[in-house]
Amino acid sequence: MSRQLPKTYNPQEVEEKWYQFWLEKGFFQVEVEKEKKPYCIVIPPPNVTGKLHLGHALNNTLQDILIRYHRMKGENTLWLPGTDHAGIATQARVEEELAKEGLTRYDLGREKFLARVWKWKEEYGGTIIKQLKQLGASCDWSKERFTMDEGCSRAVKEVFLRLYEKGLIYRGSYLVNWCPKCATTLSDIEVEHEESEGRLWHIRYPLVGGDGYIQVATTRPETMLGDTAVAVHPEDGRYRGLVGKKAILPLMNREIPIVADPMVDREFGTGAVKITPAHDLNDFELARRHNLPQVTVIGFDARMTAEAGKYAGLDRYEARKRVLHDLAEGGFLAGEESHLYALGTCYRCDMVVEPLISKQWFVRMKPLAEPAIRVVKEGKIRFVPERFTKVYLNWMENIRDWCISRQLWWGHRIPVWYCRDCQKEIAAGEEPTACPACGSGHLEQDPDVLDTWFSSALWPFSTLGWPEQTPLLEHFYPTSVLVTARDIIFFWVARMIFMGLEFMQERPFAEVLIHGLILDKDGKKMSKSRPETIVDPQDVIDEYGADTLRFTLATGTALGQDQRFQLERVEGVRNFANKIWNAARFLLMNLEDYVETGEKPENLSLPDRYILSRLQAVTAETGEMIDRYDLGGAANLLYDFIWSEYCDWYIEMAKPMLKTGGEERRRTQQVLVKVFRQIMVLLHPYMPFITEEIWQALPHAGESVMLAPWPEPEAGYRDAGAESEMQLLMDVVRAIRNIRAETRVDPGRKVEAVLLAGSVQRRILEENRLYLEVLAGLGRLEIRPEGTAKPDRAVSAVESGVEIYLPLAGLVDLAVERERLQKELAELETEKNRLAKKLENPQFLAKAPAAVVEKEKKKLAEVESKYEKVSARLAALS
RNA sequence: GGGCGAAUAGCUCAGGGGGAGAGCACUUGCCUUACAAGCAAGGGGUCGCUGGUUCAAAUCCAGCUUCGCCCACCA
Repeated sequence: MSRQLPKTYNPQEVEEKWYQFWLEKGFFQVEVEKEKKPYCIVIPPPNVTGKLHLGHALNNTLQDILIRYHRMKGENTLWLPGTDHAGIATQARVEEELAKEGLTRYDLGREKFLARVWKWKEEYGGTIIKQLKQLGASCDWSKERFTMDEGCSRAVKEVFLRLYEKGLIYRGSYLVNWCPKCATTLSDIEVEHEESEGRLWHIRYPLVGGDGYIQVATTRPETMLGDTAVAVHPEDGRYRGLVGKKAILPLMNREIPIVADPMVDREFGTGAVKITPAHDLNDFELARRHNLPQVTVIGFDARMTAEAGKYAGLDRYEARKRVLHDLAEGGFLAGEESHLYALGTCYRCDMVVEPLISKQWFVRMKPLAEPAIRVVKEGKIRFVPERFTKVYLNWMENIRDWCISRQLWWGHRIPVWYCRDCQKEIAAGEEPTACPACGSGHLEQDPDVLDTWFSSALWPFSTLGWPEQTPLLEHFYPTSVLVTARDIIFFWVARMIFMGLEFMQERPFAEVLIHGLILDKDGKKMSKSRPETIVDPQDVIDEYGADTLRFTLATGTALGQDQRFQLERVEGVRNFANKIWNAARFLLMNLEDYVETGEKPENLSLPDRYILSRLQAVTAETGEMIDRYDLGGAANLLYDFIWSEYCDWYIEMAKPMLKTGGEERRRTQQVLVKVFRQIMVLLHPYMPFITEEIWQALPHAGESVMLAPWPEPEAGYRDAGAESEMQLLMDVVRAIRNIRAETRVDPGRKVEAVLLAGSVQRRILEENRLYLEVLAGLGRLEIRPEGTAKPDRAVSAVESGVEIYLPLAGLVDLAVERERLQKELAELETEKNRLAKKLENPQFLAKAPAAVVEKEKKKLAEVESKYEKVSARLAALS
């Protein structure tokens, strides 16, 4: 940064330069230092296919703020980065590419297809990492990991085998969520439910051996083809005689039993339910209790199977139309009504999910969930904000087994082989050469891969070296805090907790920081279906700089709360960056003769003592706020301090001092630099680039602001007296400026002021008259004792006990002045009465804390004094 | 069906038992040698509604209204 700075800050010229500098110096890289306190965050690994969106930008900004802060505090700080292989997303991306060449993955075969995906990953997988770097993320890139790298893959195998041996992973035929489009199973949380208006059809099932029928209701009439029973509640008097009898399934002419089960809700519909074990979870479970057969009528392609008789081959929705038509024709349709119900759709492709019976791998959740519940209940893992604890517990306590097999090729292959001769199932880390049971060499590996979240669940320890007992793992596990959006609690946070407890016998992190989502300017989710709502953070970085984006996101909202992204706010922050830039320019323009003394500046002026005192308070508060994760609060505090206090008041008061030259100039330079340099340090976690640029340009010691020690408040500079004396000055200046503005005094014109005040205030005003003159634009300033003569033809005000008179020749309209004072007097009276009434209340005096009563008394005294003065002035004018 | 969040200035949002805040927008005046992406001075709010607790409620409690989100195996 040269001494000839442009008037506006240009982030493009600055940001890349400093990021390269940090990288080259290796400042992000960390070695284990046992004697130091470890601080570690593992990044929520973005998908390799990913491009930075605003959610990532927020998530990583928050992490980087915490990381930079703790690093500056001298902790052994590691931010461990990496990416996720993202099974379905990545595979789909490459399949799209193939489709353009007229090929499918089956044309290539598994091996060639996977080679192609790896190639794609090498070529395009680094986009998001590049973008994180642009954002300023201070990750230790030398430790970057990938969920399918060698180490992570080894961890996955190890975990699978251990859980398998413990009986916590099993294979079985159950009803699973099947996405016909992605052609794979999905776990329960990968199915999204959207409530929508549907229809409920009533169907009559004729009774066997008699007349009459039993009437059932369904939202999915096509599944009736696979019905194997009708169920009623055991205590439902209406059907008591029918339990044990049979009904005839219309269209299929199959006899099905009428069974009794408490699952049935007597209040709903007719109280009789058709049971389709192969296509409905409730029915599946009921059927198991009653040993009912399963008839699969819908296949993996979402078309009707051979079991569906004449409907075989039809798409499920086409079949619904035909079935309804045929039911109506046969006189079985008893009616229909509209009905609200939740349709399950695939979280990736929005296809309506089909529940199907299929042989899949599952993780037995109950034994794993139990300690994961305990660790949170005992407070060993703390959610911030606290309310997310309940969300987590509620899910964990009602958890079902986790379907982990996916019918994809891209992912961690299930480490299980089957013997073709004796069907033995062999779980092993390496491909076995022969079947341990029959010795056959005809072995075949399970074709499926694991749910991507299976490997992410191991992330906090697999990335640190597990299953090896590495020094990294030993030092940094458990990690300090996990930062993530609230929509990922179930997918990831919960699973890391139980895996961490199971394999490390220790929680994976002490705290979970949950942040909200980024919404568009209208408060709606940014959605791919409405591209006009999407803001690309890359565009924001390119136009406004990463610092601006970071600060905007960090100050956007309170924790855990969603925030709207508005360009007006970005511009406001850009202006803030520019403000800082110009403050730096001002300093540098006035430092040609600066000498860093390294000593505490002496003979401080009131503004010096004030700003140094405030700096201590702000320093302490910033740290406290970051410690309690009020990152937005700390940022706003710095914003206000820098803009309102340092720039608007201190710099303005420093100007006359700089002009005096000599000792006062040198002292002012010391304070200007000391405070501003510290501000750059405090702001660095939020705006790493501009603070580095400016810090480097200022007189400084050390290689980089990111290595500067986080400042401790210096008690010696705390000065409550200076703060209140300064307050008086500021109040008086503002009062004079107010009169000038209201009476339309030419801003360039120097005016005369007469101040009347008590001895204490008179001393303060007298000592600082230079500031009053400069800041209020006074040509002449008289400071007199209270009660002495005052100008008659003057506009007046009372502020902090000081009477202010501006004898503005030619501008004073006494009638206007009287009116103004009367209005003020009325307001004062209201306030006086309110306070007096409060202080007359014996209950208040008896029960309110003494400090509060004192405060109110003092307030009343002030209001009364002001009232008297305004009143007297008014009398003098009449 | 259950749970959670929000409701404060025209807009977007902080705050949170004892003086209603910020940014933007608005009004007025200023290109004052750091910054017009700026400076100075203003206007603007029964803090969603109804009760309760308290000496004191925008803040705590209960209920209600509106909006949003999440969870759920009533077909």
